[in-house]
Amino acid sequence: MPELPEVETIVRTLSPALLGRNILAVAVRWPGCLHGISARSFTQHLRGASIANITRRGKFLQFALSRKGRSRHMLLHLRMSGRLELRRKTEPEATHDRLIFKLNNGMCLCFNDTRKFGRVYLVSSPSEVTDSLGPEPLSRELSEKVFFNMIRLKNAAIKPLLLNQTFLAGVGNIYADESLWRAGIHPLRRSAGLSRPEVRRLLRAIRFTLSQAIRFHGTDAGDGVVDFGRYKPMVYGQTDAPCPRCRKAIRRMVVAQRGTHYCPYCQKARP
DNA sequence: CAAACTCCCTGTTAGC
DNA sequence: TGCTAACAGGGAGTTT
Repeated sequence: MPELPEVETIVRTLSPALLGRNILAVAVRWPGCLHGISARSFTQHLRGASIANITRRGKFLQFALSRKGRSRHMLLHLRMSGRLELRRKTEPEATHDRLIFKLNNGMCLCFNDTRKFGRVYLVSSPSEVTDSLGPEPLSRELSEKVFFNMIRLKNAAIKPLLLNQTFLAGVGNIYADESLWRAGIHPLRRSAGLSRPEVRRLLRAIRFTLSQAIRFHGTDAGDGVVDFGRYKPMVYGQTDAPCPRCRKAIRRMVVAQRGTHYCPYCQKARP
């Protein structure tokens, strides 16, 4: 499940291969992935466009496209099982290919998405899609002070708050658990009840975890659905394994309908 | 305002 | 062995 580090990895991997490339044609295999645009219109707008830039905002991939002097932006959200693959034009289509972009270098960019949760947007400005997102966790603008004020303004359980993309962009289930463990904060702690030092630790933990994961090219879920890098989670998916810090058994519980992993010793429910 | 549901999907897995 | 039901999960939308 691609979160910020995985999407960042995709951007960095694809950029050298795609920048400046021309899109010769687009095949829409499953129109349901297109948000607010018909397959016909989508195809027409993209044919002949060149890829000017590839960036990330939260968990969104942003393709800046240029065609006839006009710029448009294609945004992709991979959700659970979405992936982008570069294949030779001669290779056969894969089972769950939803979109296929034929490029002018003998390659195809394929949007493959087993569970059909992924969405693709075509807009004049990326902000039309990303406007509601919270700040980037790794950005300079998100100072400790700003983060503290954001957190104290809410009174919600801290883990669901971290997962809320309008609060903070890019953190998903894996890195929320990892960051809370690193900061020594229980997933159910109330945000308004966190002390200044705790919030400081939390922001540092989030940044450390995301940076580390980017360095390792993300986490491989191991389910064969989306394979990424070799970041090894400390607690996520480690139920019953010893906590790397104190050796007590990692526990799993459900918080906001999400599997949540934590150390009962390092992350106390009450401060 | 916060939290709990529901839905969208399909591959995997537990249970019979 | 072969079937079915439960489950996972990001996010939007709805209800409590």
